[in-house]
Amino acid sequence: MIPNLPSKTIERLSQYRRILSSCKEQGKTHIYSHELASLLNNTAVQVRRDIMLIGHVGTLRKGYDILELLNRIGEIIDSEDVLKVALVGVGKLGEAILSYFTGKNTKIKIVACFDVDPNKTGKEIGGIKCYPQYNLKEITKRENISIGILTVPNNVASDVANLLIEAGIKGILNYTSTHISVPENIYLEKYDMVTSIEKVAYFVKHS
Amino acid sequence: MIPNLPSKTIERLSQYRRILSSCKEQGKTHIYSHELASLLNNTAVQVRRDIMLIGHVGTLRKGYDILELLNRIGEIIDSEDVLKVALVGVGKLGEAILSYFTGKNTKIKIVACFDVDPNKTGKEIGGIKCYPQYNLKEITKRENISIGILTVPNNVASDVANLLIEAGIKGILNYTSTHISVPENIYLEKYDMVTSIEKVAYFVKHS
DNA sequence: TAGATTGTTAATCGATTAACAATC
DNA sequence: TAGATTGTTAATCGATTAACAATC
Repeated sequence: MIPNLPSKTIERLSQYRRILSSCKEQGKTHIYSHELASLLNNTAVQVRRDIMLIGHVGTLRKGYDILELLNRIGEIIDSEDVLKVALVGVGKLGEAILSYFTGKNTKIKIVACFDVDPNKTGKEIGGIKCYPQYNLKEITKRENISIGILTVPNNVASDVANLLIEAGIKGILNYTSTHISVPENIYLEKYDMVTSIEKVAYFVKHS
Repeated sequence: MIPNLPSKTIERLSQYRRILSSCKEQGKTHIYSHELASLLNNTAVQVRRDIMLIGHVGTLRKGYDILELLNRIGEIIDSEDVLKVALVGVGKLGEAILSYFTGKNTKIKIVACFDVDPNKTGKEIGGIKCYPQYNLKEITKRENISIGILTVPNNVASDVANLLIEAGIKGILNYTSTHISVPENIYLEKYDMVTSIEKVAYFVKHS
């Protein structure tokens, strides 16, 4: 049974999982909430609460069983079948994502990338086949891709997003600084690097 | 006078500014809250509230004066002097940031980047001088750099963060998936790409 | 005036933290 | 037992949204 979880808890589960995996590799079998918390700059209470929300229980003496907890987190955030992802726009950021993400999650797989530059299309980039962008809709549909990552230039972001939506995509991760609008059955996540830097600058200035 | 603003408002001010700039370039002189909202996928009320918080006032007939609003936002989020930034780790992500950010904000300037690879050091990358990483502390101090962007491999993230802190940096933007901990007078912002994708995947699965 | 807009307070919603009972 | 831990509710904090007065 999968409970309805707050957005922030989902983010932390993703982080817990990676920490737990590396603990497991170091041979640890159990972990206390305060240990997990200190590896993540958050509090033991929050860790316990998140773990409570996903319905896992620990033991008073030894804390949480790492293997069990990993499995439970997997049940929650992984999909049963592999979720296919397409990345559009193989500039530097696109390439960085392609090479960085590959292999990080066995249930989420970037299966195609697209670009307009004929020097890129036809090759494999970071191990992923690069297709010409005019085939975007066709291939996305055919491959049943459900998530699109947008790393195209700002001025084409909306058009590309619309193509992805027409092709039946269910979620978009938008790295451009263009704001796109999507129908409400489509999940949209945006990240803007310039805003991040400006935010850091603001709080640096005010401290 | 600069009021104390919520973190989310700061993020939106950064976004408003870019939208407003492009409106200005198109020759618009005034904008209504609902127009600004629809360009950003948020609500007119929130726009008005944010603008209220920074102490700007609009007119009932014409909405907000774009130029005035731009100036006011600048007063709030820009620093008086140029804020210097260093980027450490010139991989693909680092390069993407260097070339993308340059010129986006006149008050925040990436003045140096660092890498361990001798093929990169000594050159300019995206217009920014690349120094050998063993000079990190010395140059950061000398140049009075106040923000560090971390795009190094995970395994050296903590060490590099500590060097930056020793060199007197005031804020860190951490793009690695390593969690670093900093003294509380240092502002830390983290972005993790894998978490973002996993989050999109979760909500796609649950819709 | 009627309609569209801004400005602002109060209510609601969501997320974190405090408090503490239960247990080994 | 004393001390350390988990699990959970209630309180608090922060952010968004609803409601509406004021104005052109």
